[in-house]
Amino acid sequence: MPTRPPARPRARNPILPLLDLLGRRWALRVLWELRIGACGFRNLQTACGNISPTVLSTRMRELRKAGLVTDSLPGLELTPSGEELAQALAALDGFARRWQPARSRAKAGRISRGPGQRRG
Amino acid sequence: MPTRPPARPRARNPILPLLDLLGRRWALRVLWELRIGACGFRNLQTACGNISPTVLSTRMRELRKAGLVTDSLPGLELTPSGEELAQALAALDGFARRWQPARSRAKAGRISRGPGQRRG
DNA sequence: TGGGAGCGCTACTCTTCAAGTAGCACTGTC
DNA sequence: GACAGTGCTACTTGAAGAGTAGCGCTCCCA
Repeated sequence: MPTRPPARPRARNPILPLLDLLGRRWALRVLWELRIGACGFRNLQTACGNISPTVLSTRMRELRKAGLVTDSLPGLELTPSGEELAQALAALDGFARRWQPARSRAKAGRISRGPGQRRG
Repeated sequence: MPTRPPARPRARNPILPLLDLLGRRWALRVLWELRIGACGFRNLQTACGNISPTVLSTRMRELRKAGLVTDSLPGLELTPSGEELAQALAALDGFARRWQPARSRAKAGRISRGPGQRRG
């Protein structure tokens, strides 16, 4: 008998496609910046630390298609659904404030059991 | 005068490094899978849909360094900090369940103002 | 004591994605 | 018409991820 059951079935939660979408580069950041309010393309670019327009354009297309962002007169804007997501992201912000100090004493907790430690 | 103020200062929130970390491929998914409980490397690989061991190894190294994941006897496990983050992720799950149905009627809301619509 | 199965993880190649830069089509102002 | 500003795309270069093979280790059973 191995250390654990051989597989974990579950999954197919509705969160999976969301995690896939948000797991793309800058997706989270863009939503976070848009949380404050509508913003033009170039302003958004600047707000995200001069992100490349290529990837910003791609992300926006995906987020638009997902119904999280829309075009408005002032520029790019969160949809109601997007704002709801931004609310959930606020929980991340709360965590980040407590987590930040802990990063200093972050440990890479290697335990004695580790079998395959090659010195690559 | 342009449509909006030329730049948005703010930022340098503690959430930015977190968004950067979680914005990497599979990072969110791995945390989500680990939320249920400790899991071996290969099991975790399977749970994430046969993710490549290369990237899983890289993500785990980053998450360990960030103090979110640690090695335990049963395998890979969330630290208390990691569990706290997983709690915040649960908010995402709640959103996803309401968002899923809305994806069908997602609109790419093009408005008339858009200047640079090239037909590339 | 040795063979097989299972583990975590790395090395390698190939593909895909993102960064970086230049520039177009369009609008508004003068 | 010249100019400045905007959203966005095309292109090239570099980095990240996917896919596969296999190492070093441990456990199990004979």
